[in-house]
Amino acid sequence: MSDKKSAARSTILEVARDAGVSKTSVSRYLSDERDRLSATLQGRIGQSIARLGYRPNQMARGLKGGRSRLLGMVVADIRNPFSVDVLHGVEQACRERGFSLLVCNTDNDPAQEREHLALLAAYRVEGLVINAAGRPSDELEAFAEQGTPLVLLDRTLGAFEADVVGLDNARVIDMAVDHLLERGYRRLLYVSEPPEAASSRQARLQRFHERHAQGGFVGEVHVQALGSGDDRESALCEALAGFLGAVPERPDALLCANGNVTLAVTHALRMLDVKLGETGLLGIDELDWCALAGPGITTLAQPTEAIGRAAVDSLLRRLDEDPRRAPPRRTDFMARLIARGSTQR
Amino acid sequence: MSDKKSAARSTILEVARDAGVSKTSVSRYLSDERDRLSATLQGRIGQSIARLGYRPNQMARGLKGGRSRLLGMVVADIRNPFSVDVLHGVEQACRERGFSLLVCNTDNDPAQEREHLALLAAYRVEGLVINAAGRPSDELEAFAEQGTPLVLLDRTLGAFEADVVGLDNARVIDMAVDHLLERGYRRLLYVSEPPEAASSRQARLQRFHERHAQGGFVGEVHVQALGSGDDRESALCEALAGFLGAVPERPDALLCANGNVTLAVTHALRMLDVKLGETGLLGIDELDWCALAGPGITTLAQPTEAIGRAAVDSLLRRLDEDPRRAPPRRTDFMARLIARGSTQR
DNA sequence: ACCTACGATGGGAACGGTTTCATAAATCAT
DNA sequence: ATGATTTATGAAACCGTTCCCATCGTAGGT
Repeated sequence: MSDKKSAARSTILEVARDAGVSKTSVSRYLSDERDRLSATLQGRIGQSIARLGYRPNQMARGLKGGRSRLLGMVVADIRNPFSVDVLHGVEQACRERGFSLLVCNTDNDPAQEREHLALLAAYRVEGLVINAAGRPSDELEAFAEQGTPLVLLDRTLGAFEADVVGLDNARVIDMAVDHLLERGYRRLLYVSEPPEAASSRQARLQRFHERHAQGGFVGEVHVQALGSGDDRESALCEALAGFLGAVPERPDALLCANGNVTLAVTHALRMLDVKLGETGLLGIDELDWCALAGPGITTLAQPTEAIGRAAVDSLLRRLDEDPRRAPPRRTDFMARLIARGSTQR
Repeated sequence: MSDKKSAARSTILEVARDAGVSKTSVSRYLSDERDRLSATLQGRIGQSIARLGYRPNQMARGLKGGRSRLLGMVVADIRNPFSVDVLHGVEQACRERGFSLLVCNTDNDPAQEREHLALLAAYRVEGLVINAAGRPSDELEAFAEQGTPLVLLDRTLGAFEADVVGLDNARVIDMAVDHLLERGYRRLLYVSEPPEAASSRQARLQRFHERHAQGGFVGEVHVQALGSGDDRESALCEALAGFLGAVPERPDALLCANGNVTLAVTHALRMLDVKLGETGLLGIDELDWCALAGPGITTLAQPTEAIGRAAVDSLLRRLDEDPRRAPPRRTDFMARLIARGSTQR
């Protein structure tokens, strides 16, 4: 069992010759029509395949029927743990359903996004999971027009019609606000990155405004771009200090719109020497260090893996749907509250 | 510019017809022989391509010349920030060099690893970056025999011959030990996950033993599987408590073999109510929360992106090397010490 | 003027599979 | 036994490219 030289990969034709059958039969053996072959042939073919170490060439396969068995995923920021967790779910679901995943990271750069979409088009992916910044590009519209199923992750995209999987942002904000009020905090500062690019940020921010309008607490909002940079860091510090210093007698709390914000805010609070708990802190997105910082940071954990799986489900469902023009679906998940010391006065 | 129906993707033949040229010319236009065409043709073809929204089918391309323009990456644990950072480097390098990346996560499961390797073989990846658990599978050997360039990330694989990119583990341990001694700690506990699967763990552990044998400090080692589970957590707590309680008058320090360990140990120390700094703590791998826990955790940061890029470089270099039997290369990087409060007495 | 050489272009065979259709053999009904 | 139907298998067309080779026109050399 190894007269194979260190040569190139063998082809279906070589297997056919080796087994003394036609390549059609080998092809049948590999597809789901295997049982239509006689036992004799099945045996011979199986042996030849094993002996030659044959692996069907997926490229060639994809060519004939357009079935590339490939799904694409575009991620805005792969170093964001939330994205990675979702990716993990997507990947698992793909594997279970017999698909492979082409992952592209855009680093929040529209140019890279276009480039990657072109690439995914070139590989004829059968579906696309998108978590990207910016407006819908024409690359994306080409996909849609051409009938490739798309699903948007965590963010809608302008008026772009597609399935969306994400969080029920309004309810999540409600949970956060309710928890903080319950714990006795009366002045809330909502801290978010600029919402223009991501619809979920918009939705959360909007809901916070709504709740604020309903009364029950004093609310403020601080919107700021994060990322590395001392100026940004100190800008955040100043903003927080301003808020916390303003009305000293009331119990204050901070509400962080996502994991990135939680990290930056925690950093800033540390520099300001603020005692967590006394000043409340609640973050959306659970991170593995949240239990470690000070008395622990209260978070709202997203069901990341479930979100990823749901995205793939949605994609594949649409793949064998006859009516391509089925209306867009929304799949919304709830978050889970993990109460820790940072909201314990 | 949009009489394209929501129809299937157009082909090179349609472009050729539309432009009134042969498909050969269109193909030339798309490859690097574009300048061999007359200006007239170039214009016509360019227009047709734009009008039809044509994208070359990478599957078909890959078929003809065996150039799939695809690289594969097998990651042992995609939720490990270290892996993600390296992945990020790999991805960037790929993009710059005109390759795409097929990412596979094995969750440290040899079965998944085999499965994913089979898949990567099916897509005829031109090179493979591997950071996986376990012994070399025959899937992997098939790749090697068949001449596909391989590069091992952070871990060698038995006697398996391939290029390796990783850390200079001995020097890193030296840096860690030296730093701790310099800061006045005299009893060191080295905490690691079981090293059998990963050679870098072995190398680090071994170097710690060597340093210990050279004297200068009292050393102990605690090896334990981590991951979720209350029993594991409490096992770690007990081990740490045992070490710290043993010789109360000497200044103790803990040395964590990687980021996972650092996380678990920090958790445990928190439950034990240990004051960081008084008890030293140094972790290999920089994580974004390390500045936040207590007085900050001192770490040795790996140049993750550089490691990723180096892996791709190594791969592509071997791709156009004539002598396939060039000897395996090792590329070792150094870590950077980030001193924080956890090693300040 | 004629042969050569070269530049621009097109025709058609690969590439490695799947799929349709034809054929030979075997089974069945009558 | 005979025609009809089914079953097992193979031949050939096709998928969308690339690439080798042929063709044609024209400029260059003598």
